[in-house]
Amino acid sequence: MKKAATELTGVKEIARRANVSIGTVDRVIHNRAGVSEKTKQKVTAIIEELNFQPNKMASLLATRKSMNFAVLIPAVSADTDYWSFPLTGIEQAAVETRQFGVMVKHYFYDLDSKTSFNNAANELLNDAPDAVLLAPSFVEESALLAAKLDELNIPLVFINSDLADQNNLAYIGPDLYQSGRLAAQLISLSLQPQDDVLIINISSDLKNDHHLVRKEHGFKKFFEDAGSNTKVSTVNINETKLNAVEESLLRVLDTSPALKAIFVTNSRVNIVAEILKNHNRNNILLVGYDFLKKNIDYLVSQQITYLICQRPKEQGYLGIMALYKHLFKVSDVEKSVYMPIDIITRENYRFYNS
Amino acid sequence: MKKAATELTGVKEIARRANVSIGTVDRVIHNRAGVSEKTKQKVTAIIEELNFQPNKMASLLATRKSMNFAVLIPAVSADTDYWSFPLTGIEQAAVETRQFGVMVKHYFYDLDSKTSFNNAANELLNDAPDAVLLAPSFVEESALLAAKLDELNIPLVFINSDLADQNNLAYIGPDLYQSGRLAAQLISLSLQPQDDVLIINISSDLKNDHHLVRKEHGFKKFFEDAGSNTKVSTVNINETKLNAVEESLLRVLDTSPALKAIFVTNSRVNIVAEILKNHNRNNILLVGYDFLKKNIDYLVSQQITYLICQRPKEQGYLGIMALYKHLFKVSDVEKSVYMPIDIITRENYRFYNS
DNA sequence: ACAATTATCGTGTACGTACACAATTCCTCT
DNA sequence: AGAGGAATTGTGTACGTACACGATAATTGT
Repeated sequence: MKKAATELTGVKEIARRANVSIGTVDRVIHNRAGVSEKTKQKVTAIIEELNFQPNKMASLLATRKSMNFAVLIPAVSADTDYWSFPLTGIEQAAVETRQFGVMVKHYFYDLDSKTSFNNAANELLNDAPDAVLLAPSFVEESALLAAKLDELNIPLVFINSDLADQNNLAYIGPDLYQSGRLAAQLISLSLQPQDDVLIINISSDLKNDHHLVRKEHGFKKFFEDAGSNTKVSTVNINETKLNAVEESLLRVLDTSPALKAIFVTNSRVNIVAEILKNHNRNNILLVGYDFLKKNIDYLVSQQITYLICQRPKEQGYLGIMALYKHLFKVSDVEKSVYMPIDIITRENYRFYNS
Repeated sequence: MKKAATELTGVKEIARRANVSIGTVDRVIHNRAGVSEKTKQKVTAIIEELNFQPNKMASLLATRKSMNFAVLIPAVSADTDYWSFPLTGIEQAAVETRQFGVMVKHYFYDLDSKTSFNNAANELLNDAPDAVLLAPSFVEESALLAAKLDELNIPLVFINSDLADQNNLAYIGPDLYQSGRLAAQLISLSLQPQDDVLIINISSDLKNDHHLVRKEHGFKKFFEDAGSNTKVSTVNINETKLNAVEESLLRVLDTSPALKAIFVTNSRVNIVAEILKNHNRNNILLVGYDFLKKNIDYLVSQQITYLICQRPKEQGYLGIMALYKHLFKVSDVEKSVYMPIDIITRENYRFYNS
């Protein structure tokens, strides 16, 4: 480690070469007004020549800007700890950006209550943050919020699911259709010609759960494209309690002797796993979503074969980082960032996090 | 965006509260000599109380340290562009750390030539870098280099493969054994009881290629643990040309009517794919390694079913970052970081990079 | 008790950039 | 030509920390 050579660089050197003051150089760099065209040209030329990159640290230090980011996502519920993962990523990003003056404030809503969403959204608007990270679970309510933020010129990033036609800065999350296709491929690789397949949607409000529908669509399309004759049926269960699911499921199981594989379109796959286990149905290939404790347990016990996972932690992390990069002009931000679609099995789950 | 509130924080505030000068506070923070025990206690207490975190930017700015990092990895060969991925990650990290005064210099060696490794290593030592990132392909030569660096107190990070008993800062790379197990699981999920499986090691120097052996070991162990009766045989091919591989492979194929799946223990799986394609053997499940152009092509054409991949880009990125964090005391560095073991198929490869 | 040390502490300047304000130049118009 | 005003440019201070150096206080020795 050594001291940096007293490099001939920086605004000072540029000023020297251009025979102007550093104040003028500064004006050119931020193209603020008050510089004659001639000197502007001269300074710009030297900046180009030297390939000058402003020292971010000094710059940040001098401006000591401070930003408030607002994060509006579902609360971690007893039901599922899915949202703890994005939260972890968000907190990690918060730590890393804290020294640059970013303060992250959380607002939580209940996934079963649009009212709670609206309340949280209002509170958020009231605080007038500089940027917003949003998981738009409720389509209309979220669109309303997005419109207001757009009006206020507050940059907005979506995570976990997208909202069409919004004037948002970026979307970071999964491609749901494709993850359905992947599930279908994985299942098809274990299928014999005579086997049947079942899709299970478990949601108390399926109409609004565009998530599940998109995955189901991708799943079916795969078999279609493959020209397969496999019988793929769907069952919708609009209650999330074990008993309710059990009742519906058993009815299907009893009438489907050739059932070989089940695709559960969300993280509630552990409910299905438990039911299959209780009824000793170990010969069914079970595929579902998300790296949750309960799911991993069934992965280990081989009740679940594949979990599909879309890096929830990274979604939160990248969401905050996108806002940071945008507001601090670190770099441009991509409009859509689709997460890799990870396949988790009993043999690789241990290395998944880090 | 607003100015930071004139927060009561920073060395100045600490100094005020402790009734000392900021010079003294500075001495306590870096526990340099010249502070009485009493005031040291007092200042430390206040630092704790305020949960003071020094402003990294200001600190870096004031010290304006400059570091030279050396990277010693295989050159990207015509044979395989695998090493272009770690390189990309390294370059990305270089960009991000450049503003903190990190200069990354590359040294490349030829995977077929120990001499080239030694030459590059000598050149590197001659440049006396502040830190080294090394892909230790040649075990003994690398150990020698590691020892010298240790003596010079230059921190060293391994990527891609580990070297036992070295006094290195960290290892960042795959768990090879486990990736072999995963390949076995994937294959087993498509296997009928009567099917046979083949492992192919393609390497001109298998004795030294501990990589492949570890993967093979994991693969076999999986079937063993599962109590499977599947016949798993191995063929070693010590030439990497298509013709040579073809000859060996065809001999096996002819005598193995029940062969259902092949596991190629490295990225040369595309050679096998080509041969299978040329001989119209489309009913064989083929599993191999690495996200290379050639491999992806065969993944798309369904000659290859699964590719296992260990985030080579991240390995490079994290390697540089580990050195950066260590030398700039950003945070502690984990001794071993095992990459997630990713499964790539025709249905998710498009989202793998980003 | 006083000087000579040594231990402890405070001050000033620097890092590279941002920005407010002061200073200078350049026009315009009478 | 000179005043007035706008356009352009220069200067000084600040950001929070590091560190060299000078200043002060405590200790020792005579």
